[in-house]
Amino acid sequence: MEATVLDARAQEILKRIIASYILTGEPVGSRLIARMTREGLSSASVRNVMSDLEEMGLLAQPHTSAGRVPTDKGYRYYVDALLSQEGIGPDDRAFIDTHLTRVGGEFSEAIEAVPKLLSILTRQVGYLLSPPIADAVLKHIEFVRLHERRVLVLFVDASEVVSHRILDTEEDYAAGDLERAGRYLVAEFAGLTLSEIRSRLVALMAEEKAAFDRLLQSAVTLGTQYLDAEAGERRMVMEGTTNIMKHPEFADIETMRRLFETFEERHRLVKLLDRCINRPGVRVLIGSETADPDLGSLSLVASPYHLNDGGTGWLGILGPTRMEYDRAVTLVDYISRIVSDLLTRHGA
Amino acid sequence: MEATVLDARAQEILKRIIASYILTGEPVGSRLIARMTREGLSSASVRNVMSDLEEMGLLAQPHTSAGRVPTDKGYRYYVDALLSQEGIGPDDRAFIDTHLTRVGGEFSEAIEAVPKLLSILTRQVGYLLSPPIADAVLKHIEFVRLHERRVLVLFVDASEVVSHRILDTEEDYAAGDLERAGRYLVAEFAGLTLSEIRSRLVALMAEEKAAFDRLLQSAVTLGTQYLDAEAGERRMVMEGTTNIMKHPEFADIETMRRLFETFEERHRLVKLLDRCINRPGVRVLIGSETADPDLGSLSLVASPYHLNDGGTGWLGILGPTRMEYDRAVTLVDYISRIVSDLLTRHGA
DNA sequence: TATTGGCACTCACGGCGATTGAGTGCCAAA
DNA sequence: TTTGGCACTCAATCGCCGTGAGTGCCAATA
Repeated sequence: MEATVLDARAQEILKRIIASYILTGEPVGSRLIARMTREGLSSASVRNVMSDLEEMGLLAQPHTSAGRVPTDKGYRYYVDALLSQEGIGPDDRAFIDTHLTRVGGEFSEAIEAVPKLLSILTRQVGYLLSPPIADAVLKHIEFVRLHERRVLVLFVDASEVVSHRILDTEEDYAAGDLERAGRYLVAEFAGLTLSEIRSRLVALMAEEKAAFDRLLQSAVTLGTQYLDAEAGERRMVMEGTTNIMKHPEFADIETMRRLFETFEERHRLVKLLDRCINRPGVRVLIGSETADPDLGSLSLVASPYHLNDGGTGWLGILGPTRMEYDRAVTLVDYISRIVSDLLTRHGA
Repeated sequence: MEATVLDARAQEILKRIIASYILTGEPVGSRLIARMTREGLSSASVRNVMSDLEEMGLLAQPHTSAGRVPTDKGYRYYVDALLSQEGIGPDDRAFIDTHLTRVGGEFSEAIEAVPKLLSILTRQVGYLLSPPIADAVLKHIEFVRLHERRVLVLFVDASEVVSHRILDTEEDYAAGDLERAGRYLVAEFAGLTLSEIRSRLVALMAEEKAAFDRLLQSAVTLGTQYLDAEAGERRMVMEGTTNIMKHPEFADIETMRRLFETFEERHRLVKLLDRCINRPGVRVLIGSETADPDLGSLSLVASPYHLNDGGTGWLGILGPTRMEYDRAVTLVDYISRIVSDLLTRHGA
């Protein structure tokens, strides 16, 4: 891809066009821009520039006699080079702070509250994806006998995220054995991530000793069975999906339906986020850049956040390509910082 | 409300009209019905009957020169008196059986699988509402110290439904105390429902003894704190909400949006179900009968199901008033039986 | 050489009127 | 009581036309 270079005037005009289109949703004509521009340029001059921008693929015309509309590439240039970077406003900041401090450092609260907050502030779809379980650090684990060959596993990670799962076991473990197995795992592995623990357990299974020590054996068997079951689990919470319906560009009911079906299959979104490189700061995927046809003309704004144990999750918003990128980026950035703060400070 | 009485011919005609309307969604004219009727009635005769039915409030005309459409009252009569009651077909039965036996007696699986199954079979919104926690019977409870003044409560009921919750406590309990408190509660109250336990605990608090026995005191405090927090909790799972969009009667995007917002506030639905009297068999609420304006022209088909411990939940479907009531009722009835079977047999 | 005023051209959109056809209500005859 | 016939209604569809926002291009201008 060749780098697109624009002179100052072209930048100014592109910025105005996109700003206006984001605001109104109407194709933008040359007259409107000509009037807005400070030193009075004529509409004809603006037209020339617009024609150039169209040739570069940054703008498009819905039909011959209409104004111009930004393309995905146009938005991309706008996001990369033209964002105002004004920083968060005091109202938004206050709103976010009060709502998030109320959550405290509780992950189970955050996972509901953050998407809701994002969706209210941006009027788009807000989401939060939990870190992969494999990165969670063991704080507490225990096994409870439900009845013969059914065992409940209770797991707490270093950030006090709690989860449980029922296992159907091969063997019938006694309550006492289960209790000891749990204690053993905590004593031995607390502070390690689940994926680390998993490889240690596999190593232990290979050792001869394990074949004879009953405690060790049951701990290893139960532990690996649990970790295998839980391996790929991640939680994805979305809020405000109905906001999408408010946007006129989705008036067509069939597109809408497919969109909502995509929302229900969360793993699509998860895949998308997994493709994002994990470095701090907000990432923006615009329309076709998502490379998911069913996400159609949606853009994704995403920022990583961190837990105590170094696990990384994602949060952000999802909305039509025509969105207020500056506001979206600012808010997602700020919220991800606050969330990381809250969740790491706690219990540290 | 006076009982509506119809002669055989009127019944026949009403049934055909509704059947046809359910099939096509188009207003039904007299000619069509005249041709379908076995002994060749003329369209004029049918018109006379239709006119009567309209006067009784069972049919309506969208406009003067259109065919007739069933009213809510018309559907009501149809559901009460005219359903075919054919019983479930072998294909559906096989499909349900394979999908539900795979679930086994696991409630946590059922709560996802049943709504999905219902939505696939009926192409409507399928839902399942868990029984009120207050009716759950204690099988196992334990407390885990996370750190100072934060306690994790793990609860398992007689049907092996597991739930957990984090409490911020007034006091800082030692790990050993918590363990003993859990054991005490299980020993003392296993087999009772949570609401029973709650009143016993309240009684205990009043006794003088409680003031001096430390074990008793912490068990009572933690127990009541947990029960208070958990009191009203119920889970409502819905699946296939996008199916609603397929129905032409919801072409208007604004109605649709409000509908989806209602889906997100699940408690509305829960309230509706709570109003249903708990006796076996399927209940049908048609359109305005739901008395919820935002549910607009939706009908609700609901059937109770039962757990081991006598707790009662609800499952069923939600769709436009124009739905195949016979099929819906048959399927919901059958599935609720199977679900009750699976969930009560297990661990009995 | 860059800018601008002018002009012809394009085309989506909204309003209007005519046409169509499915369906009704009513009445008089069977 | 049923039915054939007839006048009437009215939503929906189509084609037509005027309107206006917007463009592209060109020749004049600074």
